[in-house]
Amino acid sequence: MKTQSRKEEIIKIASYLFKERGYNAVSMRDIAQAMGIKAASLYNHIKSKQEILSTLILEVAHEFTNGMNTVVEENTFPIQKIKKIIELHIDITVNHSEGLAALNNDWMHLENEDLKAFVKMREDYEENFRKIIRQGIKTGDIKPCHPEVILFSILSTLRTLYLWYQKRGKLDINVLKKDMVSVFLDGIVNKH
Amino acid sequence: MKTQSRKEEIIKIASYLFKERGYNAVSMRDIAQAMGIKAASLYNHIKSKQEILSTLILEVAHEFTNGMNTVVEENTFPIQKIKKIIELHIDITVNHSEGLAALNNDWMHLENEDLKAFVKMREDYEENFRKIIRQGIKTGDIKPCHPEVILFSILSTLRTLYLWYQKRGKLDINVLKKDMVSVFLDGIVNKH
DNA sequence: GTCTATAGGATGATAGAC
DNA sequence: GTCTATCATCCTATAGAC
Repeated sequence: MKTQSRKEEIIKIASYLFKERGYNAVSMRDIAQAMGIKAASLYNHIKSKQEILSTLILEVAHEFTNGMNTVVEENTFPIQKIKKIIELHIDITVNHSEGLAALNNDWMHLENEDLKAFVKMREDYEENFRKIIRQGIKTGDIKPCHPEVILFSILSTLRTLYLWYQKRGKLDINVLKKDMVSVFLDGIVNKH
Repeated sequence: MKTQSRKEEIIKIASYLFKERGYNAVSMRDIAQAMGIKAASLYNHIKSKQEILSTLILEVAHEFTNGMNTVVEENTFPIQKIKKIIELHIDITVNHSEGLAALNNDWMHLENEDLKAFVKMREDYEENFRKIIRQGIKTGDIKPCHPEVILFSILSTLRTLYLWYQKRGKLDINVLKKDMVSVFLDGIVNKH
């Protein structure tokens, strides 16, 4: 974090504004003003507004892809893999929170190859997750619900974690991991 | 559905476009073109683009508020109330799916009184939900996790339900309700 | 690396004819 | 109710001076 290039600074400030208002509602003038310079000056460091968006999103998307690949390759049981995926999301939320809003809400404003690459990565990610759940149902470790209900219950929660992690920033990461794993694995009903 | 005013038609088409691209990426010209007329003609039926957004969002927001008030007033146990909330979200997702994308992603583009009204409704909704969870933990019906983890796990999933309900539209509503309640109350682990 | 000036186009909205 | 014409403003991006 010591030497932060001007480009990285632009992307960081842009990510904050994108999170608050969305990609299309933030102008190059807004980004420039937040940095104390004029819009035209931004173009000395970046090629286009698009470049900011794609850098931001694809960086985080690769984190997810790499993390999922590690989980898939592990020689563990499905339930253990799901625990690892929950922890992966929590770690990325804590360490790369800037890009998560754009990744969730503004990915459709990516263009051409970047859009295609992102959609592919997201589909592969979901498919890997789905296979783990199906495997767990097959072995009897996971209860025989509709796999899509399980997939989207967990994924929806993990994807929007960034929204409330900042609000309740005090929450200890390890408590969060423990409680979230507990809620999804065993539910919220108290077993006396 | 028989007599659909021109205004309702505009809002319906706009809601579809907003869902695909977001409020700011959809122009009045886009909406007009989708209806086969010119942008200027839209203003014979609506006051502004803002009016489309606020009509769309506040209508659904009131559905949630009314539904939650009904649940709160019922004389039932916390677990039963949570079941009812899950069913409320599923019913609104099925019956008012048009406005849910805007409500989730474009509410911040509401202005002045409409923005204030929406934020108030959302805060009240979450606070009612939070109270039910706290009550359940107090009575021992719900396990002593951090209440915020439970609140957001359930709410995140319910709020993004509209995204995949359309994708896997074949899914029977009653199966969906049953499986979703089952996942949240008892978790995904199979109890042999 | 930042500035001013500006090109070139899109945007929300209005006026007034039909 | 719809149209054409248009306004005033905003947008991304570039050229060229300093």
